[in-house]
Amino acid sequence: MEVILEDNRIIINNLEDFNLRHIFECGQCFRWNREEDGSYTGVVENKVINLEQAGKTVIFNNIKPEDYSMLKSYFDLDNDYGKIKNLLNTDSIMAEAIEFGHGIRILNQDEWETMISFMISANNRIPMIKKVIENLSTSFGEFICNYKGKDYYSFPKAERLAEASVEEILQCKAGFRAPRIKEAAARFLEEKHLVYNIKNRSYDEGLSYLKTYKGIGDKVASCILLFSMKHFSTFPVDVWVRRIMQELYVDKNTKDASIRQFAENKFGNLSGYAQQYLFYYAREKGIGVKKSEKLTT
DNA sequence: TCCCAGGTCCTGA
DNA sequence: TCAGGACATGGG
Repeated sequence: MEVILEDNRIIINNLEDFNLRHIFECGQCFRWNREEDGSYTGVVENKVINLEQAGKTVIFNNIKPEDYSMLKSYFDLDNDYGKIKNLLNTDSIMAEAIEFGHGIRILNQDEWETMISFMISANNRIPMIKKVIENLSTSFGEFICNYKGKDYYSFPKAERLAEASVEEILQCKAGFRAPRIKEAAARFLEEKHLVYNIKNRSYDEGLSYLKTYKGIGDKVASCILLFSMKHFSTFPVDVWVRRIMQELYVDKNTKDASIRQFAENKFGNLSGYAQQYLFYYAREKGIGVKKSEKLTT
């Protein structure tokens, strides 16, 4: 891997196990969008970044050299995904899922943003989740810049969501999650030191703390732990993961909690990675969906 | 019109 | 403990 720091962009050559589409469309993040030229533009903290890829060369546009360490952390560049994939590749199902989503990386996202984003994900579709987050950012975030003709806003601070009215949050199409978002924001303001310390505590402690928030259950808590707190031994079970697990690994009527336990035993401290390959594979392939429903995504 | 979505909460047994 | 229904919203 060779890194070239330029004035307003960073180029990385020979970057292994990195694929823009797989990273940004595997369901872990909601603020990245594909441009017409195939590049992706997204918001990280208060920066608008654009990525383009040609083979093993990735160009990070609109970014200063001093932000390289942030990129390295966010995109998990120090992690050896080749090694992870080898360790996970123990049966034909995983082999296929890994092959399919080969360039996935688990992003290291902000805890607060991830909490709210996955609260919004409850009983919702990915395009709608993205829309609600976009609405919240436009309404309550701060203007960052105009990039390629589009205005970008930062993810709203907890202060702004705590002081917003439920009606205002409802206008962002958050639906029944609106009061939960406001409540979580108020509580986060008091306890952010606890939240930002979860990555240093045990998985079980993190899980039970997060579940004390209204609107965060087992699945959402697992996603927060995995996508923003570096807890990789968790295996979030949603409709898609349930389908593929019931189709390929466990009995049809196995409950989510048991599926999760089975998987965490099987995949150990790589459960989170395994889950992400399986989720992406199941969702893109429509695994377990009845033929009559297959057109709906 | 009905069903579903990266679920969670509440209720009643 | 556990099943069953409610919950906003929008797309198919």
